[in-house]
Amino acid sequence: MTKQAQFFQTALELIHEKGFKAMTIRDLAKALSCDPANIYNYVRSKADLLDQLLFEISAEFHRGIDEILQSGLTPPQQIEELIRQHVELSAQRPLQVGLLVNEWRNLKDSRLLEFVGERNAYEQKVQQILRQGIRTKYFRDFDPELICFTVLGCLRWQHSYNLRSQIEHQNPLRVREEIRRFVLPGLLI
Amino acid sequence: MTKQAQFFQTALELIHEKGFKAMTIRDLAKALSCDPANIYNYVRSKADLLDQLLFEISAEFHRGIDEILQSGLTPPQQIEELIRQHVELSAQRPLQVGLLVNEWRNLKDSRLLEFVGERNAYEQKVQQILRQGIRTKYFRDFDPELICFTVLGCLRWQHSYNLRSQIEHQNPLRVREEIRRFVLPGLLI
DNA sequence: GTCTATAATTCGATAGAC
DNA sequence: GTCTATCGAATTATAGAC
Repeated sequence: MTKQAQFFQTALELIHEKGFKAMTIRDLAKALSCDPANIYNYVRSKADLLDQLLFEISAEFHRGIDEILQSGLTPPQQIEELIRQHVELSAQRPLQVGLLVNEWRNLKDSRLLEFVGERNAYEQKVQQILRQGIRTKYFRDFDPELICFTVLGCLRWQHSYNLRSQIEHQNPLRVREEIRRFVLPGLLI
Repeated sequence: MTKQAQFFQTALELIHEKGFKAMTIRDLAKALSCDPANIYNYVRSKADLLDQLLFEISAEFHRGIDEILQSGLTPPQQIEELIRQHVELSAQRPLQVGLLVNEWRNLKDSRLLEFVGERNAYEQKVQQILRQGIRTKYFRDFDPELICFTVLGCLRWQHSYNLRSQIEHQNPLRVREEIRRFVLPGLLI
C-alpha cells in the first residue's frame, strides 16, 4: 500500500471510531506515527480530508446508478442491480460508505449544499426506476418517494452490518440474495 | 411550553442543524437569547445534555417493544405494531429519534457502552419476533440477524423523511400503511 | 518529507455579583 | 435565575530548520 493509501485508510478508521469532528489532527498523526504537521502533506486542511473521501464515494454511487439507468434492464432487474451495487460497495468499502450516512453534515457550507444536491439527485434517479416500474405494471401503485426512502433505508445500513457482524455473514452473494428476496416482493404487483 | 421544555427543544433543533459536536454552548445560549452561563441551570455539562436526550428516547423504544413482546399478538401482527410505533415516534419526535442514528457516537466512554448495549438489546428483541415467526411458519426461513438489520433500516430513516419531505406526506396512517405493504410480503411465506 | 515550536482561535466551564 | 468576566485546556494550521 502506498503511503497516501495508508494515510487515507488510517483516517477512515479513525473517523469511523470517533467521528470526524472528534478526531483531531493529533489523533491522526499519532495513529500514523508521525508529527501533526505532516498531515498537511496529504491534505490542505481537515475539511479537505472529509471532502475528498465523501465526494469520491458519492461519485462512485452515481456512476453505478447511471449505468443502471442506461442498461435497458427491466425495472425489477434494475432494482436487483441496485441492491447488488450497494451490497458490493458496502462490503468492499464499508468505512467510506459509512461517511455518506454519518459525516456529510460536517462538510463546509457550499460543499455541504453540493453534497445534499448530489444525494437528492441520487434519490431522484432511484425514484425514476420506481416510477418506470409502476408505469409498466411491474410494480404495484405505491408512493415512489416514500418507498424510495424505505428501500434506500434497507440498503444504507449494510455498511454497519458489515462492520459489526460475524465474518461468515459477510458473503456478499448471500447478503445480496437475502435482501433481494426481502425487497422485491414488497414492490411487485 | 415550560422554560425547561423550551430549552431542550431549542437544543434539539440546534443539534439537528449543526451536529452535537459542532453546536457550542454559546450557539445554544444565543438561540435561547440568554447567557452561556445560564445553560448550566438546565444541564450539568454539554455531555449531560446529549445523555439525557438519547437515553430518554431509547427507553421509549424499549417500552414500546417490550409491550409488543408481551402482547400475545401473532408475529406478523407484532411486526405491524413495530412499524406503527416507529412511524409514530418518528412523526411526533423526529429530532430526538434522529439522535439515535446520528449522535450516539458522541456519548462519553461508559455511557457510550451502555447505549450500544441498549441498542443491541433492542435488536435482539426484534430478532426474537422474527425467529418466533419463522418457528411458527408465519415467516419464511430467512436470516433473522440480516433481516433484522434490513427491517430496522427501513424504519430508522423515517425521521429524516419527516424532516425533509412535504407536509402532506406526513400523514402517519398513510405512511404506516405504505411501509406495512412493503415490509410484510418480504417476510411472509 | 520530517520535525520543533508556536501562533491564533475557540471551547467548556466556573466564580461571584446582582 | 441572570449576568460579567475569565480561566484553562484543546484545536487547526503555519513558519522555518533539517
